[in-house]
Amino acid sequence: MLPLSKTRMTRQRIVILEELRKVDSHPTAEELYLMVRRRLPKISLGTVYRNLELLAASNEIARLDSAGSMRRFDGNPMPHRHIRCQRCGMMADVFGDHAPAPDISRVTVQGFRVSGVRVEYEGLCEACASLRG
Amino acid sequence: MLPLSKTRMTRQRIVILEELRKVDSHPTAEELYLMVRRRLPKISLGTVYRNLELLAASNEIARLDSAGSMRRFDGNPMPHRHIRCQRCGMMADVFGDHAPAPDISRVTVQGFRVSGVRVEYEGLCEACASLRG
DNA sequence: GTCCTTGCAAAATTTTTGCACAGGG
DNA sequence: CCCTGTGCAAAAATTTTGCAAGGAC
Repeated sequence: MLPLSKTRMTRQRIVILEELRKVDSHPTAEELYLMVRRRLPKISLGTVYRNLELLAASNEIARLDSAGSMRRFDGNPMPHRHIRCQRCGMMADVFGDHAPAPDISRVTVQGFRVSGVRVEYEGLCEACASLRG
Repeated sequence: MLPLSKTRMTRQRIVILEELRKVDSHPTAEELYLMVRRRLPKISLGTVYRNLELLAASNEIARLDSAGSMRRFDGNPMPHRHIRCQRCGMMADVFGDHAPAPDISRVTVQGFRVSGVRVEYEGLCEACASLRG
C-alpha cells in the first residue's frame, strides 16, 4: 500500500488490508473485525471502521452497497431507474432513459441463479456540484 | 391499494402510502414519519417502518438501496461487477462478464451532473435457492 | 368477535466519536 | 518529538420488537 500523505502504516491497518484481500466474501465491518482479531486480539471495532473508511477513501479497497446506510423508499412501484448523488446520497428518478440494460441472458455466475440486473446512475446533484466549484 | 389477504386498510397505512406517492424525493423512514405526522400526529415511527415493509412486500412501493443495511467491503479496488443474493444479501464477484454497461453519454438528468453508472446483478445463491425448493 | 394493527417504550443493530495514551516517521 | 492512530467506552443513528389496547372487516 502506498502511504498517503499524513497516513501511517500501522500494524492494524496492514492486517485489516491483508485480511480483506485474502477473501472474496465482501465482509461487513463486524465480520472483518472477527477475522482481524485472530491476529490482533486487542484491536477494537472502532479501529476497523476507521481504517475501512480511510482505505476506501484512498481506493485501496472498495465500499459496496450504494452509499448511505439509510433505506429509502419510492412511492412509484413501476420499474424505473434512479440516480444517486455521490456526495450527499440524495436520489432522484431518471425519466426518458432508453439506454438498454445489460443482457443477462448469457451471464452466468458460479453458485448463483441470475435473475436480474440493477442499473443505477451516479453523479452530483446541483447543490453538491456547486459546493465543489 | 388492493388489500392483500389478511391485511387491513388502516388510516395509518393509507396516509403513509398517500404521502409517499405525493413526492418524488425517495424519503427515508424518518423523513416520511415527519411528513405523515402532519396528518396523524400520534403515529409512531415503528408503525411507519412496519407499513413500509408491508407495502414494499406487496409491491405497492419500492425499496431503494440494494438490500441489506450493512455496509460491505471488497479488498479488490479494480472495477468489477457484483451479484447480490436477493434473499440473504450475500455478495459475490462476477468474473468474465462482457455485457457492456449502458451508455451514459446521452443520459441527461434534470439537476444532475451524470458521471457514471453502476451495474449489479441479482439472483439467488445456492443456499437460498435450495431453501426455496 | 376475531385477529391484524397501533402506540409506546425498550431493545437490538450498526456506526461514529471523545479522550487519554501509544507509537510511526 | 509531533501528530496520527489506537483501545475503550459511551453515544448516536437506524431498525426491530413485545405488549396491551384499538379498530377493520
